[in-house]
Amino acid sequence: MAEFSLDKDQNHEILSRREREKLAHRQDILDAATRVFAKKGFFNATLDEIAQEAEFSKGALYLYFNNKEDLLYTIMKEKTSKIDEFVEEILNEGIPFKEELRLFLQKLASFSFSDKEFLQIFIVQHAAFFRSLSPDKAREFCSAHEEHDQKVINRIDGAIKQGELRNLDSRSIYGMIHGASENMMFSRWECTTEQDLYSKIDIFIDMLFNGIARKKEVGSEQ
Amino acid sequence: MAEFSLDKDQNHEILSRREREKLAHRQDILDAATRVFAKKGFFNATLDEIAQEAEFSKGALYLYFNNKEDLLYTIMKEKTSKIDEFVEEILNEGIPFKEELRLFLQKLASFSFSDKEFLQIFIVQHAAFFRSLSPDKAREFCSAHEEHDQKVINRIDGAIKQGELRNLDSRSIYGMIHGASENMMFSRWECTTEQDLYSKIDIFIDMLFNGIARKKEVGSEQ
Amino acid sequence: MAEFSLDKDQNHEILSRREREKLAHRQDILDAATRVFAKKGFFNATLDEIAQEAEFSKGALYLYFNNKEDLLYTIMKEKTSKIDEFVEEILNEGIPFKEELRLFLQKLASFSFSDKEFLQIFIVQHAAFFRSLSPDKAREFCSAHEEHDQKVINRIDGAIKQGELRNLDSRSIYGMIHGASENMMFSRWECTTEQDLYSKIDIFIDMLFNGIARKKEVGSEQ
Amino acid sequence: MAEFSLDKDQNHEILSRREREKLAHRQDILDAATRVFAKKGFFNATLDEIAQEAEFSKGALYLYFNNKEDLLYTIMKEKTSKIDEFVEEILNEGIPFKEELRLFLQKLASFSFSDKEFLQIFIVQHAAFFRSLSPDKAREFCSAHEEHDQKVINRIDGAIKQGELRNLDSRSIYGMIHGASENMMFSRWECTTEQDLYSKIDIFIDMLFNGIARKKEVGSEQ
DNA sequence: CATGAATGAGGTTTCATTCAT
DNA sequence: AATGAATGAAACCTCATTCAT
Repeated sequence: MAEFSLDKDQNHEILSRREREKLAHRQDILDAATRVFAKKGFFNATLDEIAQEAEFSKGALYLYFNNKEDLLYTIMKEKTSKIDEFVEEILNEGIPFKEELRLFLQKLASFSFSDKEFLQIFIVQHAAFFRSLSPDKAREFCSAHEEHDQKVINRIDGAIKQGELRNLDSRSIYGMIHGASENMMFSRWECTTEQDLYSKIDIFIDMLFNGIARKKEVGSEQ
Repeated sequence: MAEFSLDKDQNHEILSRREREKLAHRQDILDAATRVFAKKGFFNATLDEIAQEAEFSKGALYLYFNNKEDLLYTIMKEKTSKIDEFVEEILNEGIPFKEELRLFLQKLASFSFSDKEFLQIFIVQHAAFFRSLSPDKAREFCSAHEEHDQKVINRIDGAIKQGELRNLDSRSIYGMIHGASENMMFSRWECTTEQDLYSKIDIFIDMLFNGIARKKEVGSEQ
Repeated sequence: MAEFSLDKDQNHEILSRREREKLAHRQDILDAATRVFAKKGFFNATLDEIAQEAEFSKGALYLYFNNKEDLLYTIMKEKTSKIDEFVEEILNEGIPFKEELRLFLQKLASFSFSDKEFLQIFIVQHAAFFRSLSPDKAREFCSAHEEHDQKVINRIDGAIKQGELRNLDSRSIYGMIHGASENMMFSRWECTTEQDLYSKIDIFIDMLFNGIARKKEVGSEQ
Repeated sequence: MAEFSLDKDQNHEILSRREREKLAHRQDILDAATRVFAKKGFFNATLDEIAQEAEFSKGALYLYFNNKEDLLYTIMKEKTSKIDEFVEEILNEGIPFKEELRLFLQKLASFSFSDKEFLQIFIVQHAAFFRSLSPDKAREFCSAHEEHDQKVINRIDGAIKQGELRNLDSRSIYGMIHGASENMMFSRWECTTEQDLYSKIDIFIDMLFNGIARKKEVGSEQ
């Protein structure tokens, strides 16, 4: 995030006005496409509507992007790298896994309120996205993602070794966290405010770490 | 299930050959559509391909279904009711919630191997499905589903009252189970055999009930 | 009309039950087609609907008629010959032209109330009819009609010679009568009962014969 | 008429070349559609043929019109308003009704020679037109037409009060004129030149005003 | 850089007609 | 004689993409 702002400032110094404008237009189109894809879905969205939303002509879209598919591809990459970015940040903080997860989910929650289309695009349009991708690009995209997944799985293995987590299959743990948190984030578990969602995150982490079963005599932490 | 078989047998006795054939053809088309939707997705699938896959003419599809959307709708309803059916069965068995869940997941796992397109259609095509639905049908479909969700949530509440589960928000528990198990089933957590998946289910339930955190001194159940 | 009834009776004596039934079925289909064509128009009418209206299967239509076009052709011929029939009758009565015309219009009026689809089919579907006809059949149909028109024009010439009508171009007189009476019959000049229409016919004939201009003292023609 | 020419000139000054071209293309398509509809009828006409006749692609038709129906609707409105326009003009001239009618019919005759498809479309395609119209648009169209009809009927009433016409039901007079003149114009009463048709119009008006009956000495019968 | 008119391939849908039963 | 499931040609319409301006 910080770096991104830096980039923007740097733009101002390094790039000409022309180039800065071009970048801004590109982003305008991307934002418009994001809104339309989120609202209508990739296949139902038309370039006409995106162009209108972006307040550009249809032809202009092709000055910045190769085709409709490229628009979604770029958006997905942008959203994905946003996540990768702050996962990277969090992993560098050297705090317990549980707190890392909490931070991550809080960040995601924050995004889901600030960038309303974020999860809608990121989760729901995945299927359309992969279907519209050429095999090459799909492989490229997946491998980047898998690399990132692997980092998280390694972190889980680390937490197991450090005695923070039980000695379970780390991929299964990852799958559980991934699926459950996706569900929580996407449906927001009926939260309307960011604050509400934060407390749900605490409940989620409690359930995840301590289980949902009633303990008979000896209490659990928290 | 039992009744369904009965139906089929009764078909043979009650219905004329013409009528039986018509039913069979209808099912052939439905199966073909399921395969094509699973492979290409709803929007990329063409009626040409479905017709070819079903070994019927394109026009024949319209003897059995109103339109493309109707095909997906019918498939989704069929898949949904399959799930509802065995949830109903399981809820009637009067066993602990944990065992109910295990049974449910095993059944789902079994389906995901016998009916290869089941989850692909059920999970991935949801978005396309709802986008392609008229508002009326969408509401109808959702309300049926919500009713079913509510039953499960009530069951969770029951398990809490009986001291089987911790006193947590039942909707959150439901969301967690839902998201995590969807992830497990869909990616199959890298299992290639049904047996493998069964042991993953056990791990899943262990994680879910006992948590993923390392307990310091006092052991956990199971 | 009378002859037609005779035909029917003769059918009973000459034809076998099979043959009589076949004729009846044929007429049922024709009547159904007439109703549907009148309601929807030739192009919007579907054989499905006609079959349903006739309470036969779609395939059965092809046992009695070659194709959709043939249905309309047969209907048109039937309606046309009905008119030709009573024109013939009237021409044989040896009464003044004005009374012949009155009789003819009364007969038409009577038909338009008893056979509700008569004029709808006869007038409105003309265009569709001729468009759907092969050139050969169109010529055949027209020539039959022209022959009949000629008879009427000859009658007008006769009335001129006998001093009943002014010495005007008989084809123009025919056109005037034809157009005006078609308009009267079809829109019925806002009549709802047959009796109403009869008095409009008297007005029509008055206008036609005496003109619409106010006569000052002695009539001038322009 | 005069205004229309003015409009065209103004177009040249006010509108950009792009806009002028677009209007011209729109008219080209409209003209092509008119020719095809006149030749084949609405239902038998295909967009393929219209596009070919207009020397545009099929898709281009949809840049200017919503659908096939819209094409016919626009054409009908254009033709109708042409008639309404000069009826309005004539009504403002303050001349006897008989001369108004003559002027009107002459104008119509002139159109039927200059705009060859005018009457073909206007009269013959009426049925198809109304069948292809949504109820809303049909009502809208009819009410506009009825308003115009009413004006003419009021004019007839005026002519009766001024003693120009006999005291007859004005609607019946209107129906008579309407039907008879439609017949004359459409079949042209076998005229091949405009001049011929003009003399037929004189005959028509003579017949209409003075009747077709031979006057013996004074007064009419009935 | 920006436009938007034009394209045309390809989609869904309809329906007259056929034919095995 | 009667059925109605099946066909397939052809219709209308959409929209991603191109290109002259």
